[in-house]
Amino acid sequence: MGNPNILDDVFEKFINEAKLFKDREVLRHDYLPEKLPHREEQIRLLGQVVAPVLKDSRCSNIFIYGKTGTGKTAVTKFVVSHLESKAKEYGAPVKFCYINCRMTGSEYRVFASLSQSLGLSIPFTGLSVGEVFDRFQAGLDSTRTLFIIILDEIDALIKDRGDGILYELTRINESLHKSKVALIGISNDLRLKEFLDPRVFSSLSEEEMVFRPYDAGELRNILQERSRLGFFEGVLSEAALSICSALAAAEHGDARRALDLLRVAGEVAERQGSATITEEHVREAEKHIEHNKVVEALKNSTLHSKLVLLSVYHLGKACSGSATTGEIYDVYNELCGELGVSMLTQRRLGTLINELDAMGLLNSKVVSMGRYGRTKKIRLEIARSLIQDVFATDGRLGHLMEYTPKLVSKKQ
DNA sequence: CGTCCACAGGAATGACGGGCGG
DNA sequence: CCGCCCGTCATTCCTGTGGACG
Repeated sequence: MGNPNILDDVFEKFINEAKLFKDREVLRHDYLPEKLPHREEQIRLLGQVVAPVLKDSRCSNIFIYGKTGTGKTAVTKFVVSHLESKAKEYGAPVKFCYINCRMTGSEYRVFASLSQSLGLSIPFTGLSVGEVFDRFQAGLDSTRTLFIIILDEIDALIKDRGDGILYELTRINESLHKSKVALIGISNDLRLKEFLDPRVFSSLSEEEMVFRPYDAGELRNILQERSRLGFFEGVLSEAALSICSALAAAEHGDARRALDLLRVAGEVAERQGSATITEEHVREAEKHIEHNKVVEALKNSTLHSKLVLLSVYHLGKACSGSATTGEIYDVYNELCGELGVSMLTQRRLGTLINELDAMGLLNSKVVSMGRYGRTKKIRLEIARSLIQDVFATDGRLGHLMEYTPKLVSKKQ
Protein backbone atom coordinates (compact mmCIF):
# COMPACT_ATOMS: atom_id res chain seq x y z
CA MET A 1 0.00 0.00 0.00
CA GLY A 2 2.85 2.31 0.69
CA ASN A 3 4.24 1.83 -2.77
CA PRO A 4 2.76 4.86 -4.50
CA ASN A 5 4.15 7.04 -1.74
CA ILE A 6 7.62 5.67 -2.16
CA LEU A 7 7.53 6.57 -5.83
CA ASP A 8 6.02 9.91 -5.03
CA ASP A 9 9.00 10.54 -2.82
CA VAL A 10 11.42 9.56 -5.51
CA PHE A 11 9.81 11.74 -8.12
CA GLU A 12 9.38 14.73 -5.84
CA LYS A 13 12.95 14.44 -4.78
CA PHE A 14 14.03 14.28 -8.38
CA ILE A 15 12.08 17.36 -9.34
CA ASN A 16 13.18 19.38 -6.37
CA GLU A 17 16.77 18.40 -6.39
CA ALA A 18 17.48 18.13 -10.09
CA LYS A 19 19.43 21.32 -10.17
CA LEU A 20 22.39 19.99 -12.04
CA PHE A 21 21.31 19.38 -15.60
CA LYS A 22 20.24 22.24 -17.76
CA ASP A 23 19.93 19.95 -20.78
CA ARG A 24 20.78 16.32 -20.46
CA GLU A 25 20.64 15.60 -24.20
CA VAL A 26 23.59 17.86 -24.89
CA LEU A 27 25.84 15.58 -22.92
CA ARG A 28 25.08 12.47 -24.90
CA HIS A 29 27.91 11.54 -27.20
CA ASP A 30 25.58 11.27 -30.18
CA TYR A 31 24.32 14.82 -29.77
CA LEU A 32 25.40 16.99 -32.65
CA PRO A 33 26.55 20.35 -31.31
CA GLU A 34 26.68 23.56 -33.30
CA LYS A 35 30.39 23.83 -32.77
CA LEU A 36 32.99 21.11 -32.97
CA PRO A 37 36.09 22.44 -31.26
CA HIS A 38 39.47 21.38 -32.69
CA ARG A 39 37.97 19.94 -35.82
CA GLU A 40 37.74 23.09 -37.91
CA GLU A 41 40.39 21.84 -40.27
CA GLN A 42 38.62 18.55 -40.94
CA ILE A 43 35.30 20.27 -41.43
CA ARG A 44 36.83 22.59 -43.98
CA LEU A 45 38.52 19.72 -45.84
CA LEU A 46 35.47 17.53 -45.97
CA GLY A 47 33.41 20.51 -47.02
CA GLN A 48 35.74 21.11 -49.95
CA VAL A 49 35.47 17.52 -51.03
CA VAL A 50 31.68 17.37 -51.06
CA ALA A 51 31.11 20.90 -52.36
CA PRO A 52 30.99 19.90 -56.07
CA VAL A 53 27.58 18.31 -55.61
CA LEU A 54 26.15 21.80 -55.23
CA LYS A 55 27.15 22.40 -58.82
CA ASP A 56 25.59 19.21 -60.04
CA SER A 57 28.67 17.09 -60.31
CA ARG A 58 29.62 14.01 -58.40
CA CYS A 59 32.09 14.50 -55.57
CA SER A 60 35.00 12.20 -54.86
CA ASN A 61 34.61 9.16 -52.72
CA ILE A 62 36.24 9.71 -49.41
CA PHE A 63 37.60 7.50 -46.73
CA ILE A 64 37.83 8.66 -43.15
CA TYR A 65 39.97 6.95 -40.55
CA GLY A 66 40.29 7.48 -36.86
CA LYS A 67 39.77 5.75 -33.57
CA THR A 68 36.49 5.87 -31.68
CA GLY A 69 35.55 9.23 -30.26
CA THR A 70 37.76 11.32 -32.51
CA GLY A 71 34.84 13.12 -34.06
CA LYS A 72 34.58 11.34 -37.41
CA THR A 73 30.86 10.77 -37.24
CA ALA A 74 30.14 14.16 -35.75
CA VAL A 75 32.16 16.00 -38.39
CA THR A 76 30.60 14.03 -41.22
CA LYS A 77 27.06 14.56 -40.02
CA PHE A 78 27.82 18.18 -39.40
CA VAL A 79 29.16 18.78 -42.89
CA VAL A 80 26.48 16.79 -44.62
CA SER A 81 23.60 18.44 -42.81
CA HIS A 82 24.96 21.84 -43.74
CA LEU A 83 25.42 20.63 -47.28
CA GLU A 84 21.84 19.52 -47.38
CA SER A 85 20.47 22.89 -46.38
CA LYS A 86 22.74 24.61 -48.88
CA ALA A 87 21.57 22.24 -51.56
CA LYS A 88 17.95 23.07 -50.81
CA GLU A 89 18.78 26.73 -51.10
CA TYR A 90 20.28 26.24 -54.54
CA GLY A 91 17.90 23.58 -55.67
CA ALA A 92 20.58 20.98 -56.20
CA PRO A 93 19.22 17.41 -56.25
CA VAL A 94 21.31 16.17 -53.36
CA LYS A 95 20.25 13.34 -51.10
CA PHE A 96 22.20 11.47 -48.53
CA CYS A 97 21.86 8.42 -46.41
CA TYR A 98 23.67 7.66 -43.20
CA ILE A 99 24.17 4.04 -42.34
CA ASN A 100 25.88 2.63 -39.33
CA CYS A 101 27.17 -0.68 -40.57
CA ARG A 102 27.59 -2.20 -37.16
CA MET A 103 23.93 -1.58 -36.40
CA THR A 104 22.75 -2.48 -39.83
CA GLY A 105 24.76 -5.64 -39.84
CA SER A 106 24.38 -7.27 -43.20
CA GLU A 107 24.65 -6.62 -46.87
CA TYR A 108 20.95 -7.15 -47.29
CA ARG A 109 20.04 -4.66 -44.62
CA VAL A 110 22.44 -2.05 -45.97
CA PHE A 111 20.75 -2.13 -49.35
CA ALA A 112 17.37 -2.22 -47.67
CA SER A 113 18.17 0.95 -45.69
CA LEU A 114 19.50 2.64 -48.78
CA SER A 115 16.32 1.82 -50.63
CA GLN A 116 14.18 2.99 -47.76
CA SER A 117 15.94 6.33 -47.70
CA LEU A 118 14.84 6.72 -51.30
CA GLY A 119 11.30 6.04 -50.25
CA LEU A 120 11.16 2.48 -51.56
CA SER A 121 9.61 -0.09 -49.31
CA ILE A 122 11.61 -3.26 -48.89
CA PRO A 123 10.57 -6.21 -46.76
CA PHE A 124 12.79 -7.14 -43.82
CA THR A 125 13.67 -10.37 -45.51
CA GLY A 126 12.48 -12.70 -48.19
CA LEU A 127 14.16 -11.14 -51.18
CA SER A 128 17.55 -12.04 -52.52
CA VAL A 129 20.33 -9.54 -52.08
CA GLY A 130 20.58 -9.11 -55.81
CA GLU A 131 16.91 -8.28 -56.05
CA VAL A 132 17.19 -5.58 -53.38
CA PHE A 133 20.22 -4.16 -55.10
CA ASP A 134 18.40 -4.01 -58.42
CA ARG A 135 15.43 -2.29 -56.87
CA PHE A 136 17.70 0.21 -55.20
CA GLN A 137 19.49 0.92 -58.41
CA ALA A 138 16.29 1.30 -60.39
CA GLY A 139 14.79 3.51 -57.70
CA LEU A 140 17.81 5.71 -57.63
CA ASP A 141 17.95 6.10 -61.38
CA SER A 142 14.27 6.91 -61.72
CA THR A 143 14.99 10.50 -60.73
CA ARG A 144 18.09 12.58 -61.16
CA THR A 145 19.88 12.52 -57.83
CA LEU A 146 23.32 13.06 -56.41
CA PHE A 147 23.29 10.47 -53.72
CA ILE A 148 25.83 10.53 -50.91
CA ILE A 149 26.13 7.34 -48.97
CA ILE A 150 27.78 7.47 -45.59
CA LEU A 151 28.90 4.11 -44.32
CA ASP A 152 29.93 4.46 -40.71
CA GLU A 153 31.91 1.78 -38.91
CA ILE A 154 32.44 0.16 -42.22
CA ASP A 155 35.18 -2.05 -40.79
CA ALA A 156 32.57 -4.01 -38.87
CA LEU A 157 30.85 -4.92 -42.09
CA ILE A 158 33.96 -5.80 -44.04
CA LYS A 159 35.61 -7.88 -41.39
CA ASP A 160 32.87 -10.44 -41.32
CA ARG A 161 31.21 -10.12 -44.70
CA GLY A 162 34.02 -9.18 -47.02
CA ASP A 163 34.05 -6.28 -49.43
CA GLY A 164 31.35 -7.44 -51.83
CA ILE A 165 29.00 -4.56 -51.07
CA LEU A 166 31.69 -2.01 -51.51
CA TYR A 167 32.58 -3.53 -54.80
CA GLU A 168 28.99 -3.21 -55.97
CA LEU A 169 28.71 0.33 -54.69
CA THR A 170 31.93 1.59 -56.18
CA ARG A 171 30.86 0.28 -59.57
CA ILE A 172 27.26 1.37 -59.44
CA ASN A 173 27.94 4.66 -61.21
CA GLU A 174 28.79 2.78 -64.39
CA SER A 175 25.25 1.52 -64.71
CA LEU A 176 23.45 4.64 -63.60
CA HIS A 177 22.25 7.03 -66.25
CA LYS A 178 20.67 9.96 -64.49
CA SER A 179 21.99 9.71 -60.98
CA LYS A 180 25.40 9.64 -59.37
CA VAL A 181 26.59 8.06 -56.15
CA ALA A 182 29.39 9.20 -53.87
CA LEU A 183 30.60 7.23 -50.89
CA ILE A 184 31.90 8.38 -47.57
CA GLY A 185 33.43 5.47 -45.68
CA ILE A 186 34.21 5.83 -42.01
CA SER A 187 36.44 3.33 -40.29
CA ASN A 188 37.67 2.93 -36.75
CA ASP A 189 40.38 0.61 -37.87
CA LEU A 190 43.39 2.17 -39.51
CA ARG A 191 44.45 -1.11 -41.05
CA LEU A 192 41.23 -1.52 -42.98
CA LYS A 193 42.86 -1.35 -46.37
CA GLU A 194 44.50 -4.67 -45.67
CA PHE A 195 41.10 -6.30 -45.80
CA LEU A 196 40.06 -4.66 -49.02
CA ASP A 197 40.48 -5.59 -52.62
CA PRO A 198 43.02 -3.04 -53.90
CA ARG A 199 40.67 -2.02 -56.72
CA VAL A 200 37.89 -1.32 -54.30
CA PHE A 201 40.21 0.48 -51.98
CA SER A 202 41.66 2.79 -54.58
CA SER A 203 38.25 3.73 -55.88
CA LEU A 204 36.90 4.26 -52.41
CA SER A 205 39.72 6.47 -51.24
CA GLU A 206 39.92 9.04 -53.96
CA GLU A 207 40.30 11.26 -50.93
CA GLU A 208 41.48 10.27 -47.49
CA MET A 209 41.27 11.87 -44.11
CA VAL A 210 42.75 10.81 -40.81
CA PHE A 211 41.39 11.99 -37.49
CA ARG A 212 43.99 12.25 -34.77
CA PRO A 213 42.93 11.57 -31.21
CA TYR A 214 42.22 14.54 -29.00
CA ASP A 215 44.75 15.35 -26.33
CA ALA A 216 43.79 16.09 -22.74
CA GLY A 217 43.67 19.83 -23.33
CA GLU A 218 41.38 19.51 -26.32
CA LEU A 219 39.11 17.11 -24.50
CA ARG A 220 38.94 19.59 -21.71
CA ASN A 221 37.77 22.29 -24.10
CA ILE A 222 35.16 20.02 -25.57
CA LEU A 223 33.83 19.10 -22.18
CA GLN A 224 33.84 22.70 -21.08
CA GLU A 225 31.85 23.70 -24.13
CA ARG A 226 29.29 20.97 -23.60
CA SER A 227 29.00 21.40 -19.88
CA ARG A 228 28.19 25.06 -20.38
CA LEU A 229 25.14 23.92 -22.33
CA GLY A 230 24.36 20.85 -20.30
CA PHE A 231 24.89 21.84 -16.69
CA PHE A 232 23.92 24.87 -14.69
CA GLU A 233 26.70 27.26 -13.86
CA GLY A 234 29.04 26.28 -11.06
CA VAL A 235 27.88 22.68 -10.99
CA LEU A 236 30.95 21.17 -12.51
CA SER A 237 34.10 21.48 -10.42
CA GLU A 238 37.45 22.14 -12.03
CA ALA A 239 38.81 18.96 -10.52
CA ALA A 240 36.04 16.85 -12.03
CA LEU A 241 36.55 18.41 -15.42
CA SER A 242 40.27 17.71 -15.31
CA ILE A 243 39.90 14.14 -14.25
CA CYS A 244 37.32 13.45 -16.95
CA SER A 245 39.58 14.73 -19.68
CA ALA A 246 42.60 12.99 -18.22
CA LEU A 247 40.86 9.62 -18.02
CA ALA A 248 39.58 9.87 -21.56
CA ALA A 249 42.89 11.09 -22.89
CA ALA A 250 44.56 8.06 -21.38
CA GLU A 251 42.16 5.97 -23.38
CA HIS A 252 43.35 7.10 -26.83
CA GLY A 253 41.70 10.52 -26.60
CA ASP A 254 38.16 9.29 -26.84
CA ALA A 255 35.72 12.19 -26.67
CA ARG A 256 32.79 9.84 -26.56
CA ARG A 257 34.13 8.31 -23.41
CA ALA A 258 34.84 11.72 -21.92
CA LEU A 259 31.27 12.83 -22.51
CA ASP A 260 29.79 9.64 -21.13
CA LEU A 261 31.95 10.00 -18.08
CA LEU A 262 30.80 13.53 -17.56
CA ARG A 263 27.13 12.77 -18.01
CA VAL A 264 27.16 9.73 -15.75
CA ALA A 265 29.13 11.65 -13.14
CA GLY A 266 26.35 14.22 -13.26
CA GLU A 267 23.76 11.54 -12.78
CA VAL A 268 25.64 10.06 -9.85
CA ALA A 269 25.95 13.46 -8.22
CA GLU A 270 22.29 14.14 -8.81
CA ARG A 271 21.23 10.88 -7.24
CA GLN A 272 23.33 11.61 -4.20
CA GLY A 273 21.69 14.99 -3.91
CA SER A 274 24.96 16.79 -4.34
CA ALA A 275 24.96 20.35 -5.64
CA THR A 276 28.24 19.98 -7.48
CA ILE A 277 30.05 17.29 -9.42
CA THR A 278 33.27 16.30 -7.77
CA GLU A 279 36.25 14.18 -8.62
CA GLU A 280 34.73 11.45 -6.50
CA HIS A 281 31.62 11.39 -8.66
CA VAL A 282 33.71 10.92 -11.77
CA ARG A 283 35.50 7.97 -10.24
CA GLU A 284 32.15 6.53 -9.30
CA ALA A 285 30.94 7.09 -12.86
CA GLU A 286 33.93 5.25 -14.23
CA LYS A 287 33.04 2.16 -12.23
CA HIS A 288 29.43 2.54 -13.19
CA ILE A 289 30.18 2.65 -16.89
CA GLU A 290 32.50 -0.31 -16.68
CA HIS A 291 29.90 -2.32 -14.81
CA ASN A 292 27.25 -1.47 -17.37
CA LYS A 293 29.54 -2.43 -20.19
CA VAL A 294 29.95 -5.90 -18.76
CA VAL A 295 26.28 -6.37 -17.95
CA GLU A 296 25.29 -5.21 -21.41
CA ALA A 297 27.82 -7.42 -23.09
CA LEU A 298 26.77 -10.48 -21.15
CA LYS A 299 23.08 -9.83 -21.54
CA ASN A 300 23.24 -10.62 -25.22
CA SER A 301 25.83 -13.30 -25.27
CA THR A 302 25.23 -17.01 -25.23
CA LEU A 303 25.68 -19.45 -22.39
CA HIS A 304 28.87 -20.69 -23.98
CA SER A 305 30.41 -17.25 -24.18
CA LYS A 306 29.71 -16.82 -20.51
CA LEU A 307 31.29 -20.16 -19.76
CA VAL A 308 34.38 -19.14 -21.66
CA LEU A 309 34.60 -15.97 -19.64
CA LEU A 310 34.15 -17.94 -16.44
CA SER A 311 36.88 -20.33 -17.47
CA VAL A 312 39.29 -17.47 -17.94
CA TYR A 313 38.25 -16.10 -14.59
CA HIS A 314 38.97 -19.42 -12.88
CA LEU A 315 42.28 -19.85 -14.63
CA GLY A 316 43.24 -16.36 -13.56
CA LYS A 317 43.38 -17.60 -10.00
CA ALA A 318 45.97 -20.24 -10.82
CA CYS A 319 48.18 -18.72 -13.45
CA SER A 320 48.52 -15.07 -12.57
CA GLY A 321 46.59 -13.63 -15.45
CA SER A 322 47.13 -15.24 -18.80
CA ALA A 323 45.86 -18.64 -19.90
CA THR A 324 46.19 -20.44 -23.22
CA THR A 325 43.42 -21.58 -25.52
CA GLY A 326 44.03 -25.21 -24.64
CA GLU A 327 43.77 -24.59 -20.90
CA ILE A 328 40.61 -22.63 -21.37
CA TYR A 329 39.14 -25.40 -23.45
CA ASP A 330 39.83 -27.95 -20.71
CA VAL A 331 38.27 -25.83 -17.99
CA TYR A 332 35.39 -24.97 -20.26
CA ASN A 333 34.75 -28.65 -20.89
CA GLU A 334 34.67 -29.30 -17.20
CA LEU A 335 32.23 -26.48 -16.60
CA CYS A 336 30.03 -27.83 -19.35
CA GLY A 337 30.10 -31.19 -17.61
CA GLU A 338 29.09 -29.59 -14.32
CA LEU A 339 26.11 -27.98 -15.97
CA GLY A 340 25.26 -31.03 -18.04
CA VAL A 341 25.54 -29.04 -21.26
CA SER A 342 27.08 -30.36 -24.43
CA MET A 343 30.24 -28.58 -25.37
CA LEU A 344 31.37 -26.83 -28.51
CA THR A 345 34.45 -27.56 -30.58
CA GLN A 346 37.75 -25.89 -29.97
CA ARG A 347 37.46 -24.14 -33.31
CA ARG A 348 34.25 -22.53 -32.20
CA LEU A 349 35.76 -21.63 -28.86
CA GLY A 350 38.47 -19.72 -30.67
CA THR A 351 35.99 -17.41 -32.33
CA LEU A 352 34.09 -16.95 -29.08
CA ILE A 353 37.33 -15.82 -27.49
CA ASN A 354 37.86 -13.39 -30.34
CA GLU A 355 34.39 -12.01 -29.86
CA LEU A 356 34.94 -11.49 -26.16
CA ASP A 357 38.19 -9.81 -27.06
CA ALA A 358 36.43 -7.46 -29.44
CA MET A 359 33.93 -6.58 -26.75
CA GLY A 360 36.79 -5.64 -24.47
CA LEU A 361 36.08 -8.28 -21.84
CA LEU A 362 39.12 -10.36 -22.63
CA ASN A 363 42.49 -9.56 -24.00
CA SER A 364 44.02 -12.11 -26.32
CA LYS A 365 47.34 -12.14 -28.05
CA VAL A 366 48.88 -14.78 -30.30
CA VAL A 367 52.24 -15.91 -29.04
CA SER A 368 54.63 -18.56 -30.13
CA MET A 369 56.17 -20.79 -27.53
CA GLY A 370 58.57 -22.30 -29.98
CA ARG A 371 58.94 -26.00 -29.57
CA TYR A 372 55.81 -25.94 -27.43
CA GLY A 373 53.55 -24.65 -30.11
CA ARG A 374 51.72 -21.55 -31.00
CA THR A 375 48.68 -20.35 -29.09
CA LYS A 376 46.86 -17.38 -27.69
CA LYS A 377 47.58 -15.87 -24.33
CA ILE A 378 44.32 -14.73 -22.85
CA ARG A 379 43.62 -12.69 -19.78
CA LEU A 380 40.73 -10.81 -18.29
CA GLU A 381 40.49 -7.24 -19.41
CA ILE A 382 38.11 -6.28 -16.63
CA ALA A 383 38.28 -6.40 -12.85
CA ARG A 384 37.80 -9.83 -11.29
CA SER A 385 35.39 -8.32 -8.79
CA LEU A 386 33.22 -7.22 -11.68
CA ILE A 387 32.90 -10.82 -12.86
CA GLN A 388 31.94 -11.86 -9.37
CA ASP A 389 29.30 -9.15 -9.17
CA VAL A 390 27.75 -10.01 -12.47
CA PHE A 391 27.72 -13.78 -12.19
CA ALA A 392 26.65 -13.88 -8.56
CA THR A 393 23.16 -12.85 -9.60
CA ASP A 394 23.01 -15.39 -12.39
CA GLY A 395 20.88 -18.24 -11.15
CA ARG A 396 22.32 -20.85 -13.38
CA LEU A 397 25.97 -19.93 -13.25
CA GLY A 398 26.20 -18.45 -9.77
CA HIS A 399 27.33 -21.65 -8.13
CA LEU A 400 30.13 -22.09 -10.64
CA MET A 401 31.86 -19.15 -9.01
CA GLU A 402 32.65 -21.31 -5.98
CA TYR A 403 33.53 -24.38 -8.00
CA THR A 404 37.20 -25.03 -8.57
CA PRO A 405 38.04 -26.87 -11.79
CA LYS A 406 40.52 -29.72 -11.56
CA LEU A 407 43.02 -28.08 -13.85
CA VAL A 408 43.04 -25.01 -11.67
CA SER A 409 43.64 -26.88 -8.43
CA LYS A 410 46.36 -28.91 -10.10
CA LYS A 411 48.13 -25.76 -11.19
CA GLN A 412 48.02 -24.24 -7.77
C1' DC B 1 69.02 -25.50 -39.58
C1' DG B 2 65.19 -28.34 -39.97
C1' DT B 3 61.43 -30.19 -37.13
C1' DC B 4 57.32 -30.16 -35.10
C1' DC B 5 54.20 -28.44 -31.38
C1' DA B 6 49.65 -26.40 -30.42
C1' DC B 7 47.20 -24.09 -31.89
C1' DA B 8 45.29 -19.89 -35.43
C1' DG B 9 42.02 -19.02 -38.51
C1' DG B 10 39.99 -19.62 -43.55
C1' DA B 11 36.47 -22.26 -46.41
C1' DA B 12 32.79 -25.15 -47.09
C1' DT B 13 28.84 -26.97 -45.36
C1' DG B 14 24.68 -27.89 -42.66
C1' DA B 15 20.90 -27.29 -39.33
C1' DC B 16 17.50 -24.16 -37.85
C1' DG B 17 14.10 -20.43 -37.13
C1' DG B 18 11.88 -16.71 -39.48
C1' DG B 19 9.71 -14.18 -43.22
C1' DC B 20 8.27 -13.40 -47.83
C1' DG B 21 5.59 -13.87 -52.28
C1' DG B 22 2.56 -16.49 -54.68
C1' DC C 1 0.84 -24.12 -47.62
C1' DC C 2 5.20 -24.39 -50.39
C1' DG C 3 9.51 -23.06 -52.00
C1' DC C 4 12.87 -19.77 -51.49
C1' DC C 5 15.96 -16.83 -49.18
C1' DC C 6 17.72 -14.69 -45.14
C1' DG C 7 21.00 -14.57 -40.89
C1' DT C 8 23.03 -17.16 -37.09
C1' DC C 9 25.35 -20.77 -34.88
C1' DA C 10 28.06 -24.58 -35.14
C1' DT C 11 30.91 -28.41 -37.15
C1' DT C 12 34.40 -30.45 -40.11
C1' DC C 13 38.36 -30.21 -42.64
C1' DC C 14 41.93 -27.79 -43.70
C1' DT C 15 46.42 -25.16 -44.41
C1' DG C 16 49.57 -21.99 -42.07
C1' DT C 17 53.13 -20.64 -38.74
C1' DG C 18 56.91 -18.58 -34.95
C1' DG C 19 60.47 -20.18 -32.84
C1' DA C 20 62.71 -23.40 -28.97
C1' DC C 21 64.47 -27.74 -29.21
C1' DG C 22 67.48 -31.25 -30.87
